Amino acid sequence: MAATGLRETKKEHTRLALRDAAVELFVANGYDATTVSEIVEVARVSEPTFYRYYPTKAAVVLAPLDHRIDRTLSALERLPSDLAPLEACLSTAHSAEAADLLPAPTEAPYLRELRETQSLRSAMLDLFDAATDRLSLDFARRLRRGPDDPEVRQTAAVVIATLHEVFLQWATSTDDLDIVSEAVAAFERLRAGLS
Amino acid sequence: MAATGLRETKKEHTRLALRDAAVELFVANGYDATTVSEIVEVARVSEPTFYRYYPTKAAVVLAPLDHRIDRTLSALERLPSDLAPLEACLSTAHSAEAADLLPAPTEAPYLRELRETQSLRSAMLDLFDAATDRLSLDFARRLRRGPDDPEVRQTAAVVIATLHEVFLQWATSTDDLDIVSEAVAAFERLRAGLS
DNA sequence: ACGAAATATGTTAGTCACTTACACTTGTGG
DNA sequence: CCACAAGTGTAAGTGACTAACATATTTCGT
Repeated sequence: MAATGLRETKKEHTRLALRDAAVELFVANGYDATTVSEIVEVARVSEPTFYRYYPTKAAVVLAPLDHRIDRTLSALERLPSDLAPLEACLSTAHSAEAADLLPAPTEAPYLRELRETQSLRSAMLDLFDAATDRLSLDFARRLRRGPDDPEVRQTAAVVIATLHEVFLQWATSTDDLDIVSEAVAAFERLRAGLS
Repeated sequence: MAATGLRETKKEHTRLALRDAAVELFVANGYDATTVSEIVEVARVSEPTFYRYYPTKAAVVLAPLDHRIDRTLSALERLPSDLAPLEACLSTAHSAEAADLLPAPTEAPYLRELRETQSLRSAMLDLFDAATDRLSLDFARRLRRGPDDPEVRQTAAVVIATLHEVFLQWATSTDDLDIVSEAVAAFERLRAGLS
């Protein structure tokens, strides 16, 4: 399955080296103060090589968040298609801890910094926007409609907006609140028609 | 009220000249092919002056959309605070035509181009995100809660996500569908708990 | 009207994200 | 072990955006 040639191994190593260097510099010095030039210096590659692995400076810094979103959507997509969209979301939320979808305490500073960095906001929005497209495909299956159906798209967009807010809420709060119960509560508000 | 000195007049003229030059070049040649250097040449100002008026190249191109969002939120904010959030949204949607909140047919090519320009997407998302913050203030009033209350934030985010999707749907469709009834239908789906 | 203070503009020169072209090295597969 | 594919570095460039500072223009009190 996984091509494990020497070439692939090296590439994966470089990809991780770049990501780790970027995140480390980001957490230490902030996003704006971190230049791509510095990142590639730490990771010991040239600048063009950086862009062969990540399309933008924002992408590499957001890679961990992107990965988490990816795993969450994957989990949801694995659920049987006779679950309605919101039921599938609730189910995923409930099993989030067991499925290791929650941010580790280690990541808190990183995520906190993400949330506070103004110049990363649009790139973060892009991530969630991409998630909307992907979620539309899953919901289309559950609702037996096309992926461009207005109701399908709206449902996906609304779910992602909700998750986004839950994330922001969590990343802001000092007293660490339970992200799972927040998400569940939010999904149930959706189901109830938002009071 | 409105300071109408010579200075203000000239500034407004420059602001419009920049916006018009930018939009014209954008519609004619596309966003990526339009440089700030070209815009300022058409508008007859220097490049630093451009950035004294608009923070980014994306901002000037999105100015018309930004203005429309602004007018829409203003209309909603004028509604009495005893209307619940979704009722206020529905009311605004119903009176949208009379209040001149709808895109003119003239703008269709511009909005079509906006939707199709990948490199503008994140800037557009920023616009809608800012609208979420502003809408939260209004909904906080209607729900008699703080503007950071999770339910308030979620409701605002979900409404904006819905409007965003309605806009995308409209800007994509060839057969010009009625944007008002689409919005109304979408809001009513929200109220019904999204099936 | 007049002159100083406030404010807007242009020029120059810079930083930094991101790209292209091309020569060079390093895995891969026969 | 060799021919080819694929990855990397160097060098140079584009374009968005900014800082510094000198110059012009509007404002406003007198």
